[in-house]
Amino acid sequence: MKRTEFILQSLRQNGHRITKARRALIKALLRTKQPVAALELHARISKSKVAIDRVTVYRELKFLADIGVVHPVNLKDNIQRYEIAPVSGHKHHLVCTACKTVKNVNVACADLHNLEALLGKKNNFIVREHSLEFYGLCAHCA
Amino acid sequence: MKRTEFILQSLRQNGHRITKARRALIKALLRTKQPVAALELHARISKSKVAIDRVTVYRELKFLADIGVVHPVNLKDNIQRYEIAPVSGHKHHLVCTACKTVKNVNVACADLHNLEALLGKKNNFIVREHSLEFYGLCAHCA
DNA sequence: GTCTATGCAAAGGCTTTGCAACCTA
DNA sequence: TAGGTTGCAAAGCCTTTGCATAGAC
Repeated sequence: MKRTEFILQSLRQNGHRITKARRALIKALLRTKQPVAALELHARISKSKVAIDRVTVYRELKFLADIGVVHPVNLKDNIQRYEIAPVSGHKHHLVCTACKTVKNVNVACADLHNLEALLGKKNNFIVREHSLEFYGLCAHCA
Repeated sequence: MKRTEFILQSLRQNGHRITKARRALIKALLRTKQPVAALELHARISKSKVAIDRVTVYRELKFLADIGVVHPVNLKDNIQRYEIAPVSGHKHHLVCTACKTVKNVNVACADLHNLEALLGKKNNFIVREHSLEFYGLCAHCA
C-alpha cells in the first residue's frame, strides 16, 4: 500500500485532507487493472465493507482527475471511466467488444506526436492531447 | 439533394421505407459539417419546420449506424454523436475544447494499421477498429 | 474552531422501452 | 393488407446539485 500513502501525502501537502473515503477510493483504484466507472468502483469499495456514498465517488474521481492523479478514459459506451495516471504520458487501450475487458498498451507516442504537429500546422490548431483506443476481440473471445 | 435520394433508394432496395422523418433526418445529417448529437439534430430538423419526435431521431440514428450509413462518434463529453459515413474508411477529429467545434481531418491510416497489426500480434488481440481524436484549441480560440 | 469533505435527497439530462396508431409498399 | 415506422408517455440510467452535518488539521 505504499503507493496509496504516497498519493495521500502529496494531496495533504497541497492542502487536502486524508479521509477514510479518499484512502479507500485510491486503494481501490490502484487495485484495478483497467479503467473503472464510478459506479463500478463504488460497488467494489462497498464489497470491501467500506461505506462510501456514490456521490462521493463521483466527486472524488472528478477531483482526482482535475489534479491529475487519475486520467479520464472514454470508451464507446459513453460511460466515464478513470484510471490511475501513469508516471509519464498516458495509456492507450485495447477494448474487447465482446467481454468488455480493457487491456492497457504502450504505444510509442512519438509517431503520434509527429502527426499532431503536422495536423496542428495544417489546420491552424493547437493540439493539446489525443485519445486513441482500439476495439476488437481478445484472445478469449476470438 | 442527390445524395439524400441515393441513400434513401439504397435503403428501399434493402426493404426499408422512405418516410418523411427518414428523409428529413438524412438531409439534415448531410447538411452538418461535424458530428451531431441526436438532440442537436432534432433541434435543427424542428427549426426547418419538419415535425419529428425526439425518439424517432434516436431510433433512426441507431438504425443508420447499424447498417453503416452513419458512423458513431464519441468525444469526451460522453454524448453520442453521429456523422455520415465517408465513402471509404472513417474520419478523425480535431476537437476544440473551448468552442466545442469539431473539424474532420484525414489521417493516413496506413501507419495506424501497421500499429494495429503489431499490437494485435503482441497482445493476441484481433483489432477491428480504432478511434483517434485530437483535443486542443482551434485558430479562433487560441 | 475552521474549512474541507461527506452523506442524503432530489433533480437533471440523455437515452431507451412499450404500445397503439400510422403509413409505405 | 402487412409490417416497418412513428409518436407519445413513461421509465431507466448515469451524473450533478444543494444543503446540512461530520470530521481532518
